[in-house]
Amino acid sequence: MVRVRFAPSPTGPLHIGGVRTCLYNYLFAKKQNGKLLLRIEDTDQTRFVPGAEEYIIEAFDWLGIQFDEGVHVGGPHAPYKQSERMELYREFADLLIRRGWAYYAFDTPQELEQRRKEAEAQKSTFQYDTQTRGSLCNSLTLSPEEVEERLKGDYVIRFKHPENQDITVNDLIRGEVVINTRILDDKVLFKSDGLPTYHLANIVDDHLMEITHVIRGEEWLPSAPLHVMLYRAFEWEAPQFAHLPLLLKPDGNGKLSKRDGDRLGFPVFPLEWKDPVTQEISSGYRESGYLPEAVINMLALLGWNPGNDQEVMSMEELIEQFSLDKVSKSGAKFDLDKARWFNHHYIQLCEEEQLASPLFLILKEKEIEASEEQVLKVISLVKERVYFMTEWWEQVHYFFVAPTEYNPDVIKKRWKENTAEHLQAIRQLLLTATSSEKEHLHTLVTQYIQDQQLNMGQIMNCLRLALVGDTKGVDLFEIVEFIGVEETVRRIEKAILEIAK
RNA sequence: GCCGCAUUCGUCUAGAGGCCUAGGACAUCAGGUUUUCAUCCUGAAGAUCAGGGGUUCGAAUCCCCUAUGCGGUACCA
Repeated sequence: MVRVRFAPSPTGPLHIGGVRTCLYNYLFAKKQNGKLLLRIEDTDQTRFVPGAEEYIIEAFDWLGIQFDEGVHVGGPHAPYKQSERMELYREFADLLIRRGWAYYAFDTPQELEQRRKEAEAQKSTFQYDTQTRGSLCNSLTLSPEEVEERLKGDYVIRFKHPENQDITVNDLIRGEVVINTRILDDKVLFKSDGLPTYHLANIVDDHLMEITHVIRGEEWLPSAPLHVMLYRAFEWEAPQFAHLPLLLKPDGNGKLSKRDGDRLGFPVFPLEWKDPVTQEISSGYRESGYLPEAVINMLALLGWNPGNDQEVMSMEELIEQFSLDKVSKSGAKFDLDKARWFNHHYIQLCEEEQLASPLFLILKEKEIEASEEQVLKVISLVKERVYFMTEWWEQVHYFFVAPTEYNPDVIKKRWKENTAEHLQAIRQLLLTATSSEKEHLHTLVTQYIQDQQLNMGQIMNCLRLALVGDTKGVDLFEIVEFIGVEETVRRIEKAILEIAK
């Protein structure tokens, strides 16, 4: 049985790269009929941010990624939050000490910092490792009595790498990665504050929770050898590893960061986030008008493809097609245009009813009365020109309110001496209309244009300017039919008056 | 600095030694549809496969070197 996990730290809003990592875990699990768990890794109390955990849960809920076990849904391996599992980790650290795979270290952070500075001054680097630990202050160099005494104060527990040993990490995406223990440092497993570090807690929990595949970001690849050693030290079977390529910023290289989003005008987070300390707001995909299906599809294809030309895929299709060996090895630049295209595409796939609620909300806000039938009609008319769910009002406003200003460029270009005269005539003509059907009205107006031997575009554009305020929008007679002859006449009168000024 | 990973059109990518005069999508440009703006349709342009050496009858695909980019190098995750 495949069991995978997504294990974020609640240090702020979930980055879109993290969302993709979780998506791949989800697709992999579903494809294999396995389970996906959500575990919160909050072993660093100094970085805890209130609301972050709730944010993560809400984000995946919006995106349609369900967990089989986790902080919010429970499960046989509860608790799923590391801060609630604290007493557990100490015994595993002790086990490693007993087995000679770890040792106590008493060097203070200041002392270590000093060593680093000295090394830097000599253009070299300091690392707590197989070569230096013999000259440092730890249970390997101190007498048992001294160790006993020092254990009463602050200390950490460090992993004891074997000397000069090649460690092979078998990565499902990258193949074999070999690293020698000589260049690895003796990582702290247990901090002086009595809490485990990521490395210890992560391995212990993955084992206890019976994780079979660890699918995580590439930034973890350098510490994968340590994790492999940890499994060996515990004499546990290690899970399979797969390190995903990074999500890069659209311009230049480098990891996509929050700043890039702000700078280039696209969200880096699934949901809007307000920093509890600075009150600073970061935009989210949901609030920016993206459909969750579009975000999922776009994200899935950033670093993975089904091996054919298919690009539009539902969650079900993604699950069906997903496999880790189709994941690419190099980082993918985020492409705003492609994201926009996906969103437009998914909006077209929606029924009018599914798109209506944001428009209802806006109309209510503006205190405009409109029936459901009217709203659905308008949506069906403008749908194909909408790219984001935030654009409804700018696409439909002229169905509900008369223009208050008229595009000066259009006036300059189209509004001639006799335009007012002709519009007056058309106004009169419309008043004689026997039906408010668009075909009938259309015939009336085109008939007039022909009779007067006028230029079609000339009159139509001015009429549009009067009704919409610009040369934009759907079929003119759809608009006339919707707002009615009475309102059309009113807008013509208003336009003639205003533009004459 | 050291260690690791990567490198095919502007971008995401297809490609598993001959199917590659390198395919698709987004973006771009040009036409078409339309009373406007969009949508939509058609087409074009766009990559000497980072560079250099090998291996081979044959290499984008295998090996080596170099360059560049990225990641890591915390009592963060």
